Amino acid sequence: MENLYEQSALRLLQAADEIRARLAGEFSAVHGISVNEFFVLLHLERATKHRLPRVELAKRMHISASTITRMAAPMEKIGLIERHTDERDARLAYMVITDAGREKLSETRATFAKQAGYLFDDRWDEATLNQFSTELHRLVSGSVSNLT
Amino acid sequence: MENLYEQSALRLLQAADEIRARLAGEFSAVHGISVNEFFVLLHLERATKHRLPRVELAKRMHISASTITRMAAPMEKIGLIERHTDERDARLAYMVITDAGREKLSETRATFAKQAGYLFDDRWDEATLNQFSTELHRLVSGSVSNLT
DNA sequence: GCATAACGCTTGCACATGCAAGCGTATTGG
DNA sequence: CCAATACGCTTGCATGTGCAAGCGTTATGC
Repeated sequence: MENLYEQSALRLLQAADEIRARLAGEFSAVHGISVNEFFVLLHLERATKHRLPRVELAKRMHISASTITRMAAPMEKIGLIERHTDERDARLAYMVITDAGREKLSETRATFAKQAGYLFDDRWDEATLNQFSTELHRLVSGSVSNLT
Repeated sequence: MENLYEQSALRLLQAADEIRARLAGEFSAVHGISVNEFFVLLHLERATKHRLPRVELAKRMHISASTITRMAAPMEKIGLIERHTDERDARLAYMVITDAGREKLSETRATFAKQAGYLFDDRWDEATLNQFSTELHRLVSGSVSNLT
């Protein structure tokens, strides 16, 4: 590999694919939601007032607005989120996480944490992991999507 | 964030989403291929004899065999890969990268390297980046999918 | 040897997703 | 004010993807 940036980016993508594939399987089997639905809940819980306009959530998740529209329907149906309108601007349709959504998120995060443990083999020492996490943070800190 | 594994995995996924989204846009606009097609070419070029059975490639890319079948058709049509049969085992259908595929891969890797540079802001010092890359390697080294 | 199982690939179906167009609402410029 | 533009959301269409079933080939166990 000639270029160290290239090598690192490649490894980053592969590591992410790996954990995403594992998460998809277990989320679907254990919690009945997709990885993207998990991220919706996570973004909403951490947003100001626990709500976001659809377009803003789309930007943060790097997906299209139409996908957000279509993900929202079933999540509302099973009560994980609600749709709220803005008093000042009738164009805005906020997505708001419900108590049931928080409960689901909490359960799912336990699975997430477990899989993260597997990924890191539960054997990274804290200093190394801290350093690694800090470097990852440097990669995402400039992004609107940063959750951490 | 309570759990450092959890935090790191989250940042990893977000960083990967970010670069994947950028790559998708530029690959499509400049080279006319998808990120997954790029990975197909990369896996094939680095495989023994520059070829892989469909099932093996599917495993390495964390996607299903049916997706590989469907990706192969248009890539054969435009001459990036060829289909070879195995003399001993008629079940196997190798995907083989062609010279045109290598050419396309080479052009696309230049774009990849450029985007990787943006991701790392072209400002990471070599020691830090080396360390970071080594830690990423630790995450993927046990995987069949490792390309680096 | 032959029946059974395992394997590799493809296909039908359902679902997820992006793009572009369309609709209604808010903002801007004169 | 009002026309033109921008914005947020939804929908039709095309495409990408996984799962399960099916087909042909190879391996296994008796």
